[in-house]
Amino acid sequence: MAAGTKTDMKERILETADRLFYLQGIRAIGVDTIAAEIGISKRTLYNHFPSKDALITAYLERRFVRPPPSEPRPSARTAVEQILATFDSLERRFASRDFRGCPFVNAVAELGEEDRAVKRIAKAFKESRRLWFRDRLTALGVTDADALATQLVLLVDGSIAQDLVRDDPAMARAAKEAATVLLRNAGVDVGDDAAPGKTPLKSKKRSPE
Amino acid sequence: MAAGTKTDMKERILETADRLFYLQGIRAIGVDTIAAEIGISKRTLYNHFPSKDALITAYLERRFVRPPPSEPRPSARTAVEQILATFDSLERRFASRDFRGCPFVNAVAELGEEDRAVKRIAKAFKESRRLWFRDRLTALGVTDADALATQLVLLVDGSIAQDLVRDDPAMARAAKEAATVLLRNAGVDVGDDAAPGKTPLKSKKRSPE
DNA sequence: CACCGAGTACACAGGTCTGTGTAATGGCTG
DNA sequence: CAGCCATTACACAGACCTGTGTACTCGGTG
Repeated sequence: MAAGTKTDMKERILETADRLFYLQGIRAIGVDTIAAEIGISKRTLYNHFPSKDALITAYLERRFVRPPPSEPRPSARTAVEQILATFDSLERRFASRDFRGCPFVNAVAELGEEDRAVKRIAKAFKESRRLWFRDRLTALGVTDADALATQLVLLVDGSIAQDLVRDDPAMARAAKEAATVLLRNAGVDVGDDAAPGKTPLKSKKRSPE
Repeated sequence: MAAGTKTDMKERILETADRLFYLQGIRAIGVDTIAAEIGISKRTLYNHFPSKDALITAYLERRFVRPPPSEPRPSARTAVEQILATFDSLERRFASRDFRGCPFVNAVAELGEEDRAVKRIAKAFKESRRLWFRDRLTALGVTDADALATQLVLLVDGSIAQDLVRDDPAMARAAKEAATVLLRNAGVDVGDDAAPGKTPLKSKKRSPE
């Protein structure tokens, strides 16, 4: 049996769909385009996914399982380091030309209520990220970890939305500084690395403009 | 001359395009749909706008000039009241069934780099909102008004993105509480109305789910 | 070898989209 | 009245979209 091949093909389709959907928009990419990009026939694609909707759902589910590259920084040890490292990771991703916002938020914005499944997955993802923060805040002994976790995800999503339209990785740094203030206010011992002066940065991805 | 009529027609088209584009997505709505909704012929629409792209641009420019309903609350007097009232206004808008995120962020997410004009307008809008905060912070004597203004818009956009996928107006409240902490940390005298306990709220727009 | 399953090539149905072309209508103003 | 102008009704081009049908190839396995 060519089971291995079959799995590879499905994964290849998902990989390509992921790249195209994410970078150019779900509605902007047709199944023909995806198939052509891989060099397979459209028929093959439809043998692996019953419809484009199914492909969209699989794309988002895959993004859910496989979180953004270099996100959970295994080097960061303590809970507070992990939390703050999130924003450094964001800044790195913002600086990439391939960053185009949160795929879940974008999908909901594009497809609206049209596809229930999309919103369900997006909701679940957002909640899982909130819980990630909450767990670490609880470990730090923060009293209202729930509320603070919500505030932190606001900063994350806010910086993502701002970078999406402004192309400015400094948004991640601003979010980190705000997060530091919120953490300190909750009694968390953040190092003195917070508000490290106004290192300009500003290296941008876009060419001239 | 039917100049008055012409203007009215253009405005009627824009009104309708605004509603449909915003609620259902720009790509999801065709020009036929817009014309049919108004009861005019497609030809008339194209007599007022040379292309759909021009209509999209005009839609966003109109949103820019005419900011969200009940946004600048003329009742709020002091600068700090105005700033905090922003989040109350957001909460009210979140509770409406007609709220579907930030039209500028959504447009950029939908259209990507495809349309330069869209991104330009979105950028300008985001910056204008940031400056709105900065002016008020400066009036309050905040030293680094620029940085704090950026952090506040992160909270605004974060709560908008979160509400878009979660349908939870409490996100605005969480943003307000975080903003209060940030303001206090910057030496601003916020009243004691901050963190007003955990009034549950939770009245939602969606029916069951 | 014979078979099967995955993939290919390709056409096509049926729908939608943007944008245009054309002839007719109807109201307002000179 | 005569003319103009916005608007209408409607067809259409040309592109793109999703999804299917069909006959074919080819490699591996019984």
